[in-house]
Amino acid sequence: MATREPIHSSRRTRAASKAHPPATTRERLLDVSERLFAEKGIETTSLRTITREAGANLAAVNYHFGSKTALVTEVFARRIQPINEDRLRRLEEAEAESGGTPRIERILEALIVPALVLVRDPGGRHFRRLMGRAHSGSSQEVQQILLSQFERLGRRFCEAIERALPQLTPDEITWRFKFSIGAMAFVMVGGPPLRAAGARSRGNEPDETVTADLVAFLAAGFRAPITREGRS
Amino acid sequence: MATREPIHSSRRTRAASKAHPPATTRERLLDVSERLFAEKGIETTSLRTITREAGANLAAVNYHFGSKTALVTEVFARRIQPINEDRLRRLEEAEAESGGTPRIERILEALIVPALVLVRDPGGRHFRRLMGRAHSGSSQEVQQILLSQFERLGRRFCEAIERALPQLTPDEITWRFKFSIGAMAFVMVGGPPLRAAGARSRGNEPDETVTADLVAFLAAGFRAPITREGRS
DNA sequence: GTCTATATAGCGATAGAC
DNA sequence: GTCTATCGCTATATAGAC
Repeated sequence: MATREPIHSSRRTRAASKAHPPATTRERLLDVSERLFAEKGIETTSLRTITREAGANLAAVNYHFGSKTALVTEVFARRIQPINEDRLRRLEEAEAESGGTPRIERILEALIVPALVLVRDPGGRHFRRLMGRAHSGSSQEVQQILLSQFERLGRRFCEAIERALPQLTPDEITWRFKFSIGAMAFVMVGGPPLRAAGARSRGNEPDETVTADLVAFLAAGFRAPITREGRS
Repeated sequence: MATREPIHSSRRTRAASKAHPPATTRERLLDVSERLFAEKGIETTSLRTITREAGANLAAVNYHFGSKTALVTEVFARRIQPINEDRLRRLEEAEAESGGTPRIERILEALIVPALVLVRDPGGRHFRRLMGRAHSGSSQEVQQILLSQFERLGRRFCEAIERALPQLTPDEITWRFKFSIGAMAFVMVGGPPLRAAGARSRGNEPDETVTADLVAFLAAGFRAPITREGRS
């Protein structure tokens, strides 16, 4: 077992992608990284494991990305950008249809649907889990990556909510938006069952009905009257 | 600086605890671990850093706990148990006062207050962040620790909510409970500002008003009518 | 119980041949 | 663009003196 294997099985855990089993080394590294990061965490996944699973050489990561950090950044950027563009597009669409101030439900849909839609995407399922854990956990470095992608978006959505719910102060909206991000992230990450689903109806994996329920839940929360006592 | 310091400052970031600045090595290791895990993450915090900050020897962790994993387990167990007992006590209290079916607000307070009350506790602030990140992210190992402590509690709370909101199915309650855990966890972890708090009113650290707002938000969400289309 | 010293292993990164 | 080989470092864990 210590004698070193010849070239090492180059195709292994693939055959998941549709019509391009091999793809380029760069893409395989991104795909494998995404999956392993979601399954085991970023810090605990080594470049050795990544390159082995991708059927690539250990030096490939440093050749294609320069460093592990750069690889991590690219794993996130590759997915976040289209999602956030989709979010903005849906928000603008909702605003256009409603003359500038859509209902809170439409705003929340614009935020949530592009993320949870990854449930159906076989390649996106891993990233959905990864996003979920990146939102709350992870190192400061990763959160910085995520934050830089999310800051504009968060401001944009909060401003839209301010117009939709003028009775709330910007401060209250910021917190309620935070509650919403947390709820969404927790659904995304999936994770273990909080209780053993007696009715055996829906599993732990979110689907469209969950998306609709989450939107209804958060919209009602946003509309809750403020019960503040000792604040100016 | 490379010459090794004699015994290393044994009192440093303490003076936070009331009357026992040094405490035992075991307790200092737990305190320091808790803080560092919350600040940097578990995997990225080495035993070397922990023992150095605690003014203890590198071998101390393995002597007192046996392994890093056992240390991590103890860091969580030490805090979770009292919190979950507090949660159950408050839930039972609410049920007793209301004749068995308290309002959803009271149930949510029983769940949330014991966790967010740690805001005031100087030793608990670190753990609050740690709990927040453990809920969503972290390794399977840590989540397993958390889950075993949380499973009974989750079932117990969901059953209480079923009685409070009989119009909801158990399945819907499970998901809405999940939304609530996510929102709470995201508040606990604190994290970076989602937008730059223009009004400069409340910071990013949660306080009592946030707890009240979170309860009101979630309660309204739970009371939202079901808008399910294609389900039996 | 606390220390030094070290065993053993894995890490990210790189040089340089092909 | 891919490979081998290796550097330099850090990690957890432990043996054994005090």
